[in-house]
Amino acid sequence: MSSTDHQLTEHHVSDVRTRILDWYADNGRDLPWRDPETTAWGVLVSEVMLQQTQVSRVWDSWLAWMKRWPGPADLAEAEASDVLIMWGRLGYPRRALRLHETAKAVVTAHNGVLPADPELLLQLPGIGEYTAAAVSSFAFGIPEVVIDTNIRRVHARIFSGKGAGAPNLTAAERKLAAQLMPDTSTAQGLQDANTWNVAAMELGALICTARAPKCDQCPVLNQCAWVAAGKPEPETKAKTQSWNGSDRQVRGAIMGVLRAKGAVDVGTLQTTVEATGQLGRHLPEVSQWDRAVNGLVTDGLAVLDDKILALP
DNA sequence: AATTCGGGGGG
DNA sequence: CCCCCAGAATT
Repeated sequence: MSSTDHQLTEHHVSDVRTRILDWYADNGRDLPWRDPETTAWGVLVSEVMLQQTQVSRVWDSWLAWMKRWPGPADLAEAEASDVLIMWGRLGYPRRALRLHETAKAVVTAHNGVLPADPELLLQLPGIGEYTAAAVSSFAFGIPEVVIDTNIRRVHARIFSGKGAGAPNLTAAERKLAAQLMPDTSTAQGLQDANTWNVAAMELGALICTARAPKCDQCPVLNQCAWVAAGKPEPETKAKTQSWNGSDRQVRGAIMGVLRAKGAVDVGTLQTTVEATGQLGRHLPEVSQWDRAVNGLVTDGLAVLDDKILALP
C-alpha cells in the first residue's frame, strides 16, 4: 500500500463524493449538450468539440452544428469542405475530419446508431480513452471511469495534496480514479457514478481551476489535502509551444483563407494569407510555406490540384 | 515518453 | 506575456 492510499478511507471518500454531488446538484451549468433531450450523437459532437477547446467557444458552434446535421446520417452525407467551414475557428480542424469519418462509420458499420460500448467507441476516428468513457457515461449511463484534465487536477488536490495532475496520465491516477467511483451495485450507486464523473469535472472547471482556484467556494475545502498542505505550487511543466511563427499558426492562417475563399492559387497564397493579418509581423520562409501546405494536404485538410490549393 | 496539431480565454 | 483548455494520433 502506497502512502497516497493510506488516507483513502471509505469514510473520507464517501464524504467527499457526497459533498461534490450535492454541490453539483445546485451549481452544475445548464450546458446545451447536458439537456436530457440531447441525443448520444449530440453528446459525442460536444465532446469532440471540447477536446482542447473551452466551453464558451463551443457553445454556439455546437448549437449551429446540431441544427444543420442533427444525426450521424446527416453529417455522413455532408461535403468535407462544408464540414471544415462549419468547424470554423474551433481549432485542430483534423477533429472535424475525424468526426466526419466517424459519422460515416456509424452509418456503414453500426447501422446508423452510435454504439454505447466504450471499446467500440474507441475504434472510431477521433475518439480516444477520455471521449469513449465520457460518451458511455454521459450519453448512455454506463459508469465508465472518466478521466480528463479537470478530474485529474481535482483528484490530485483533494487526495494527493499536489497542485496539479501529473504531466502525463499515470497508472496511479487511473487507479485512484477507479477507487473513487461509487459502488454501482445499486440503482442509486449507478446513477451516482455517472453523476460523479460530470460533477468532479464541473468542480474542476468552475472552482478547482488550474490558476486562481476559488477555494472559498469549494464544497470540499476542509477535506482537501492540497489546502491542508498549504497549497504548494505545482511542479513547473514544460513550457508551452510558442505560437507566433509556428507551423500551426501558418497552417491555421491558410485554413482561414480556404474557409473564406474555398481555394487559392499557390502563386498568390503567401500574399493572400499575409494580407489577412493573421500572421502578425511573422513572415514565413518559403520552406515554412511549403511545409505548411504539404502538411495540410497530407492531413487531408486541403487538396492541391494544378497549383490550386482548395478545401477537400 | 515526447511531439504535433488551433485558436482564443484570462490572469 | 504566459499558461491553460471535457485530447488524440503519431513517432
